[in-house]
Amino acid sequence: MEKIERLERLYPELLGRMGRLRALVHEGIDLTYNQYKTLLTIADSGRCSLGDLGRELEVAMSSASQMVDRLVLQGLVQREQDADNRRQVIIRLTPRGQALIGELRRGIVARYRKLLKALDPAEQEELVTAFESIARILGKVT
Amino acid sequence: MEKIERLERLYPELLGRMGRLRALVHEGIDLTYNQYKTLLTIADSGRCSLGDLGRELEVAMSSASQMVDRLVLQGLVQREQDADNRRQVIIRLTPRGQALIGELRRGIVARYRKLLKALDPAEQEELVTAFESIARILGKVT
DNA sequence: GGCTAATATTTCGGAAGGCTAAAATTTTGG
DNA sequence: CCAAAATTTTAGCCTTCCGAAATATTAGCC
Repeated sequence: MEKIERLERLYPELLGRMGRLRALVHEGIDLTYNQYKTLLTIADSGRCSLGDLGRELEVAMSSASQMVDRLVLQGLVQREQDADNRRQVIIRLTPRGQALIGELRRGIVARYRKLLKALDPAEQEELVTAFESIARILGKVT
Repeated sequence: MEKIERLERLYPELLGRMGRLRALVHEGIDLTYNQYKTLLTIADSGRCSLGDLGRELEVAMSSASQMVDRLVLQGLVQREQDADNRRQVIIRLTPRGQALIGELRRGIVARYRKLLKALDPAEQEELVTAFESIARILGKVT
């Protein structure tokens, strides 16, 4: 079968498998994946506006605003007014949010490690290399 | 950086890129991706029960039932009573559903082809090979 | 045969997350 | 100074998920 047809067949299955791995690795975590990803994004930027966050997460600003609501409710994120431009809101992690994200990441790394131990080293290498290929090549397409 | 830490960094980005490619390829399609995937699953099995569908899609049966509701509403899927076991429901595509899924798949292949034309042939090959590696290796983990 | 388990589905209530459109506020440009 | 632009928030709606309760059918056992 031709390359592209193989891809079309493969893609839904692949998304499923990757989603399952993600779920395994996030198991026991008391945040949805979207909330985790939002927290990560805020952590990476240090401080950001809602507009930044929406762009980064690729959702409408109104969606980002609601997501921040949910995280504020959990005490992980805080809103502040920007003194220079009072239209803007500055979003940053609370100390508790910072502590949590560090802890979660360590746990996630540990769970990846445990899961991949089932594979022999050559396969582990192949897997990570394949991930890196895809990230690099898809970067050119999208 | 160690392999696993690279993976932990990479994974959210990768999911994002793959989701974006999926969105590009499904652009203009008048079904959500979940609805498309459900239709595909039903098409592949020919006929199935709700239990089968839930297992295949990895969602609760109640979710599968609601999804079927939405597809029935669009005239793409039909429910029948199984004469042998009247507790069961047989789900299958309507002729319209069959026609649609064929049409959509052709369109999707065409869109993959168009998008990947931006890459040189070696990269295309690398991409598809990487997808296949991941599907194969993750099959052992999950 | 008749009562009880187990099986298969549907329905209900509730939460997350997404969207658009409209409202509110502040800044900026003419 | 006033209109337009920028930034968020709010409100209303949709899809999707789940678990628990309700319903219907079948299977097993005495």
